[in-house]
Order: sequence, then C-alpha cells, then structure tokens
Amino acid sequence: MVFSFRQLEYFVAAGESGSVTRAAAGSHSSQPTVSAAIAKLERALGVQLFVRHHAQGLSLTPEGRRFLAEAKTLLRHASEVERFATTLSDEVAGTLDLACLVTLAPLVTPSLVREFRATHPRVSVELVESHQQGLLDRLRGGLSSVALTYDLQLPGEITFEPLADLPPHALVAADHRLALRKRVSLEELAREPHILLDLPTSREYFMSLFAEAGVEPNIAIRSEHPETIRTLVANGFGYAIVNARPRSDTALDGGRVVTLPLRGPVRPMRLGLASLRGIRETRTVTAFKEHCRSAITPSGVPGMLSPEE
Amino acid sequence: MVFSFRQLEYFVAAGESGSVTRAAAGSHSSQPTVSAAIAKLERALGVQLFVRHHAQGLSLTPEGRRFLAEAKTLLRHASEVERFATTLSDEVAGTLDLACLVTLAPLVTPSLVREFRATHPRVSVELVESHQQGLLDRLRGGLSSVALTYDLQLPGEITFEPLADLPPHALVAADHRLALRKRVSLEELAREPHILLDLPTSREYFMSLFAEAGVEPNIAIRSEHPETIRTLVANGFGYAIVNARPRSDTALDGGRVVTLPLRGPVRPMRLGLASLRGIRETRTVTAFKEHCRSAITPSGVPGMLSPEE
DNA sequence: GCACTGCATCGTCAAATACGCTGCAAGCCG
DNA sequence: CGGCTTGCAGCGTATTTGACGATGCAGTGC
Repeated sequence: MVFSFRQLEYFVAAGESGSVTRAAAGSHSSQPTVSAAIAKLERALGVQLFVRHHAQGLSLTPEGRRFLAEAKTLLRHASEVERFATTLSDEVAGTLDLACLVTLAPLVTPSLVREFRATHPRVSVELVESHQQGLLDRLRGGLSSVALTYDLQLPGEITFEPLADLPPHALVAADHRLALRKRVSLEELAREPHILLDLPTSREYFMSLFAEAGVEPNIAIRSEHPETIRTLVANGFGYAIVNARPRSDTALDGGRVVTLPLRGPVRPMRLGLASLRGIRETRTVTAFKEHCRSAITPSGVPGMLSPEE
Repeated sequence: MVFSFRQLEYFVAAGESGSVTRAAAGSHSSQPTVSAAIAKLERALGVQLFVRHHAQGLSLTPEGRRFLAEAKTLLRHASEVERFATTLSDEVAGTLDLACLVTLAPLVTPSLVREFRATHPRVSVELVESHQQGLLDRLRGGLSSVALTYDLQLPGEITFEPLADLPPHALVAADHRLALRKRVSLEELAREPHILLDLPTSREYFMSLFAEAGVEPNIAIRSEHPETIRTLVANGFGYAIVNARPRSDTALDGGRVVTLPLRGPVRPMRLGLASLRGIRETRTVTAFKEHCRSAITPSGVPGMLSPEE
C-alpha cells in the first residue's frame, strides 16, 4: 500500500476543514506533521490533492475532491473492520464454535444450547459432534473453541474443567434375565455377549474397566454409533457399557432398555469442558462455560437420568 | 486505527499459508518481522488470531478465520482506492473540469468537447461558464482545472497559454447605415448608441479601446448576456463591440447582424488556456490542452468566423 | 536420541514520524 | 502604505516504529 491510514486521516481532516492547522488541532497532531503527511501522500499517489493559498488555507483540487470521497469510505470501512474485530472477543455475540462428544451430544446439547441462546440471543452456535480424537484435533486446529467431553486421553496442551462424574452402567434389554437386578458385576457380564461402542479412546476406557476387574469381555458386535448399540441391546443381542444414560428407556425401534449400576470399584467418566491451553478466550466462550457450570452439576446433567435414578 | 495495512497484509499472508515463515517469504520480509507484526495486531485487537503449533506452523482460530475474511476485503478495497487515485492523474479518463468564458462557450466548446471526447471516450467533461473573475476564482478554488478565456486581468499565479488573437469588431444590424462599410473607426461609432456587455474585466477592456482612441462611447444599454446584446443590436438599438464572431449572422429573434473590423490600432483579445501555476496537471488536462492547441489556431477558431471572413 | 522444523525473543540499526522553530508570502487593517 | 497577522513549507532533532540476523526453545519425526 502506497499510503497509510494516518495519511488518509490527516488528508480527510485537512480536506474537510480546508486548513492544515485546523486538521492538526483536530487530529491531536502538529501542523508540520500534517503538512508533511499530505505532501508525502501526494507524492506517493502522483496526484495533486490541494491548492495552497498563502495565509488562507487550502482548497481541494478536482482530483482531491474525488479522492476525498474514496478515502472517507475506506476509513469508514476500516473502522467497521476494527469494530468487528473487537466485537469478536469483547462481546457475547457472533458464533460459538462448540464441539461435543457424539455420545453426549444428543442428550446434553439441546437444552444446553437452547438455554444459552435464551440468555444470549446475539450468539449463534455452530455445533460439531465427533469422537474424542476428533474433538482434540478440532481444538488444536482452531476449528472449535471449546468441547464438551470426558477427561479421556487429554494431552498437556488441553485444559479440562470437570463438571460431573458419570459412573458406568450396564445397558440391557428390559426383558433381559439381569434386567431386574439392583446392580451387576463385571464378572457376571463377562459371560454375556458384549456390544462394544468402538470409538477411539472410549473403546480403551471400556476395556480398562474389565482389565481392572481381571476379566475379559466377550465382544460379540462392534459399532461406532451409539444409537445402533442401544437398538442392538434392546433386541437382546447382548449388553453394553454406557456412562451417559438418556431419560428415555426406548431404543429407536421402540424396544425397551434398562441401565444397571456396576458392582465394585469402577472409575467413572468425568464430564467437563475441554479447551486449548494458552488461548485468550472470547467473552462468548467465557459466557458459555459459565452457563455450563450452572447447568451441568454432579447432581444432574441435562437430558440424562440423575445419579440415583 | 489500531492496525496498519502492513499488519493486515502479514496477517492475511500467514493466515492463508498457515505459516509465518512462508508468509515472510511471500511478503519479501523476514520471519521475525511477520511474527512481531501479528503479535502486535493480536494485542491491538484483543483477539487471538492463531493457534501456534510447535514445529508445524499456525492454525487460525475461529475468530481469526472470521477476521481474515474482513481483512481481505478491506485490503482489496484499499488497493481499489489506490488504483483509483493513480488513475486520477495517470490516465486520460475520469472527469475534465473545464471552465470557459461565457461569451466564448457557445461558440468554441461544442465542437472542441465533441472532438476531444471522440479521441478520449473515457473522459466526461464538466463545463462551467462564467465571466473572467468567476473563472479565476474557480481556478484558484480548485473548482476547475483549466479555463478557456482571454488574457485579461491575469494575476501572477495564473499561467496563460495564448492560442489565437481575436481583434475587436463592431457589431451592427444588417440594415444599419454602417452595415455595408468595409471597416469603421471608433470615432464614428462613438456617436452611435453603444450596447455594452457589462461583465467584470470585459467591460474594462471595451472601455480601454475607446480611451486609447481618445473618445467616449455613448452607452445606451447594458446587459450581462451576450445573446441579449446581439438581439438588441439586430433590432437597431445601436452597436456593440465583440471579439468572438459566431458563424451565424442571425440573432435569437431572427434579426440579422454584421461585424465590421475597427480602423486603427486596436489591441486584440488573446484567446487561450488559463490554469493555476504550480499545479501538477493530470494527464486528462494535458491531453485537453494538446487538443486545444491543434483545434484553436491563429487562422481559425471552432465556431467562429476566420480572420479574413 | 538426535537432527530438524518453525515460532518467539533479543539486540541492533535504519527509516518513518513526531515536534518546535523559523521562513516566507499574501491578506488584513489602521 | 507599512506593520501585523495568518497559515503552509522547510529545517534540525528526538522518538518511535519497523526491519533484520542471531539465537532460544519446544515439539516433531526418523
């Protein structure tokens, strides 16, 4: 660019006031500074912008008058861009780039987002669902600002704020022979056919539960889709391990399922907010995190059964 | 403005290439320079634009991605303004701000402007007519770039390039008693009723002709409008002095007039181009002046009778 | 484990920008 | 008509900005 914003500002001020001196006063600058800036601008553009009058200021040339109009719209555009940029981080507005673990998304995001937008109507939410590895990649790649997920396999550059613990449950069909039990042990389950939610990192978590109990599951079917798992269970293909327990006991095909707590010491999943360390977060993200803190608590997560249910 | 064009350019280059190093290479700059510029931009806007990856470049944050789009349109706008500015003086295009003496305008400007625009179709002409004082004020005030006029009362800051001499003639009705004379003296005319074109500076010129001849005109009527003078003459109210002689011998009401050369030493009017001294003229103005030089010569002025006619 | 990559930081230096002072030319006024 | 005022341009100088090479440092990848 052959000119600077400063030069344009001085030029506009001088052009509108018809005086270098008045322009300098209005721009909190000195007369020689404005004079030199305008002279330099004229040289850079190769255009005579002003007619100088001795002892009585300046007049715009025809070219100066036309350039003045263009310069003003350019400066207005620039200050709009500046305003836009500050709005990006200083106001609860614009777009919230939210990511959520696929297994959690259909349960927690509907009410969470609805209530957030009710208090902050100027925010629109762009929601992406993925498995844990995908979420971390999105955070690292700057594609999402914050992720609602479990504290699984979190590398050092990711910060995590836990909000609620979700202990694992066995998911069985309502007419399963274990369905009426108060609780069930992993040893008992190991004899049943296992339906595995086969997603990166969640897979490793499920396997670690069995490993700590010293038994090995009998994996019958794998699927990447939580709803498929649930429907398979409802149809009596076997049992699954789940941490997120929907309020509904019905699978997509109308079959019924029930959840049973696991007996013994089982590490719960920790639901919380993940984001990239060392990033100056926008006010929109701050507001969303705050909203999550009040909406998601150890005694209740939106869309899920509460711990005692 | 909290940011500079340079900062935006570096930011856009880094955002599009995903690398400070590549951005620096593409911007003919060094890596630390670009790095510092981006850091400063982020601080100024209060927005985190990039996620830094160790040993593998940068990713834009969601906010950075949105700001990138705005920055690019602003830079495009700026380069359009820059292009517009250079076009103002470097190309024969845009608007020619032309001023012309009111008595000359209807004679010379139609063909002059028509032919000029035929060779330079991208130029539009803004023509203003005024008396000599008005023309000088327009030039000084930067309202017009060049004036077609006489070399009357020209102050030092006005340059004048003469193109043709126009000796004064007596204008009388076709049925006037002097109408058939080959030439006429100011002494003879002084006895007739004089119809004065009463405009600043042209008035003084006419009076000076009589003063130098040692006689005093008998002023019967004054008018500021050349066509009124001409029609008054055609109706036998008296005679007038004119330098610009239209090709037509008819006044607006259909009456006929004739022009007679003046006897003795009379100072002619000098028709030419006036502009403000010390102004860098645009290529459009240069082209117009050049066109005038070829179209207006001592042996002929467009729209006027030639010297021998 | 070790070389490599790539951004950030440091110190230095040149250029741009700022300012006060002064000069100059023309208008203004008694 | 001379002296005063006005207002822009130029000069010299100080400060800030921007540029660069060298270096540091953290993480990748063979």
